[in-house]
Amino acid sequence: MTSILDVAKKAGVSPTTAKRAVNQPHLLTKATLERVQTAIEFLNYEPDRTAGALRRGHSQTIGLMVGNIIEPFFAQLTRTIAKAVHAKGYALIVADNEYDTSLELENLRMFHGQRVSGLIIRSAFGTGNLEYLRRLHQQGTYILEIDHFLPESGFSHIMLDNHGGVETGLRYLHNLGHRKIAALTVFEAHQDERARAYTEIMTDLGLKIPKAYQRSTDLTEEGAYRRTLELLRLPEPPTAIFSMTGNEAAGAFRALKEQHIRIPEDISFLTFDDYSWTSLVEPPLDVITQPIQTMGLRAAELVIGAIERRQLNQTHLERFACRLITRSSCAAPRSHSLH
Amino acid sequence: MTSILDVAKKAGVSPTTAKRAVNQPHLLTKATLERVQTAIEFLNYEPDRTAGALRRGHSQTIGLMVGNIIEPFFAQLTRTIAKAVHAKGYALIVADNEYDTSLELENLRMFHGQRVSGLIIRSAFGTGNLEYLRRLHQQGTYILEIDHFLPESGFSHIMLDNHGGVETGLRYLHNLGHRKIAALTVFEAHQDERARAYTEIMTDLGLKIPKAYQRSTDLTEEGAYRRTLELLRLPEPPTAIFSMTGNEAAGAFRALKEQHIRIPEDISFLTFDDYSWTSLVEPPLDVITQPIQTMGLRAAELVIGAIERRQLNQTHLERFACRLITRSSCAAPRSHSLH
DNA sequence: ATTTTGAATGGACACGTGTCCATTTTTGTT
DNA sequence: AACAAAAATGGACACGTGTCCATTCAAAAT
Repeated sequence: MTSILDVAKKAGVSPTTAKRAVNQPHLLTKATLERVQTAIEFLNYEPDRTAGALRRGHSQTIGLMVGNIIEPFFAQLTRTIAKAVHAKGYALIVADNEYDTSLELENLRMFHGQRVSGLIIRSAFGTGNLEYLRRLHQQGTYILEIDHFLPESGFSHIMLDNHGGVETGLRYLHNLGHRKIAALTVFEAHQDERARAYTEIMTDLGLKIPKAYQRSTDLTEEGAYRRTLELLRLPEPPTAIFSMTGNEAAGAFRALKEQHIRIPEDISFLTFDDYSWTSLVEPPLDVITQPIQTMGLRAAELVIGAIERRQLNQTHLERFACRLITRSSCAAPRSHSLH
Repeated sequence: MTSILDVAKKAGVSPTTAKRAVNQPHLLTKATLERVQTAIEFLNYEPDRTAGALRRGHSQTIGLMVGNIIEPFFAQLTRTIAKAVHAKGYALIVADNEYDTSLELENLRMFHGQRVSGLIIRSAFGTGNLEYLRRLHQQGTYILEIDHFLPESGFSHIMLDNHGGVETGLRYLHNLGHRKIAALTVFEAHQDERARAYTEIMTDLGLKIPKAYQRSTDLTEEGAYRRTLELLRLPEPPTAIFSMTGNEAAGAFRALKEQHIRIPEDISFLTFDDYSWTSLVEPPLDVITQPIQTMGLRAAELVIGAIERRQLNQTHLERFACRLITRSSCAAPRSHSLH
């Protein structure tokens, strides 16, 4: 492997000077700089980041832990972040936790081993790994939570305005006349902001949430499919279903179609995430869209900014607004005329 | 940062012995091993992979370069590969080339800088970076091409049986009575296997491909949308459209819907990739599905196997079969009855 | 011509690990 | 009990970089 020493020898300068051609070119004479650059190109020299990482104590590397990279939300986030950190000379190491704490821990260890400078994480529910994250932070890794954050973690985070989004959606459905509105989400231990907002706002609207509506999905397409079938079998099925993620929406929509439920005549359907397919199906779905790209860019910006300015303890808490896009999957419930 | 020296001191053994507790535990007495392990847990020691990488000359890291991580094909591939390499103790560094040679080169440099042990790449069209890849390989990085390979690259690759898949699809459409079959793909310079197969098999079937059918998309949803509109405006529009990727299918389907083309009555539609949405739209699409998981797992297996057995020059060329799933988007063309 | 200043270049060392070889301890054999 | 053999443990060094300090050189000021 060619190192800076080879470059220095080739250019006839000291190793220190050669390194400056890479890191602080302004310190060199134009002539010297050119000589070294020629040598670099001739030898195809590429600085060894692993050596730099060892010396500095942390690598030019950002870890990204997502829930499930197959979900377009995370895929798009990954892509945006990857591009942004590459532009700053960092590499992105990716892992997903499948919303599972123990798998997450394994991957956190891996990130630790790689001495990532920063960590962008959509952590699994539960505070199981909070202690580990705290230690990571203490050892110099900047940590940014995204899409979800652990209560009292104290880390920076980038969140959607989930309460606002759910409120927009629920008021939209309520104004159409819906009273029996079910949500597909995770209710357990009030960990999910959207679930909390759903509970709160339903109450604000004077609506009761039947016990039967309060069962959770597991955030998978398959789980939402099963959960939707359960809702349909209820003696009093909902007149509207509000899916809290685009991933679950696919499962729910499949169930509705299979059961020949007409949308929106029989049931109105609303979901978070403006995935490409939602406008291709019949009827095109009403969605609440997130500014994924903006959030991803900001995440990369915050993390790299904190690293380069060595402000590891500075906390940023940011919220981003979402937007309702109405298409054709929500309408007044049939029963509404009876009121 | 706590190092193995701290562990050794804490456990009252030499650094070498402490390291063995991590790397070759079978060499230690049960008592010693336990003592060291206790110290490791107490100190939350995690080996510094950057130091190991420096020493060994390459990191415990695999690079993955995909075309566009937002496409479910690549997202699923990424996930499968990530999981498989994590299980072997490797980290996965992800980048996408957006099918662009110069962006790819930037990311290859980044991979080189990180001293990745292996590289799984869906390279951009064109041989622009072949030389760089060859150098990487020469310097000890195992290279595996996936989904597409550069002619005469000499690297290992994992490919779909593209010819078989296209043949299955075209014969299926031909048997239904279609003669004017257009393909959405990249024709330029015969770089894409599916485009080549389309050209060959159409000839085998005794069918002519009009000049107007031979224009390329840019592999994006948007590009396929525009290309489909062009096809529809033709004086003799095709009776069947065969989309060579699931990504393009979304754009094409959108165009067909917007133009109120009835599928399959007006035009039959067939596509590669069994994406989730293809069975949710009306009509559910006939698709050719790829064994993405199998291919991803095999890719990880080959790369890590070659690295660990230090057989960097061993070449594996593997092909995987695909399968036609018929749903409701293909039927006999209307004109067929006139024959 | 001499001194002063700042710019440009060079040298030495440590980061934590893996590898190789040396030394000590234990076990088995007679 | 004495020795050989094997098992267990220890020590020294290099990987390529970033950082700090030292040295040399050129230009400006006297």
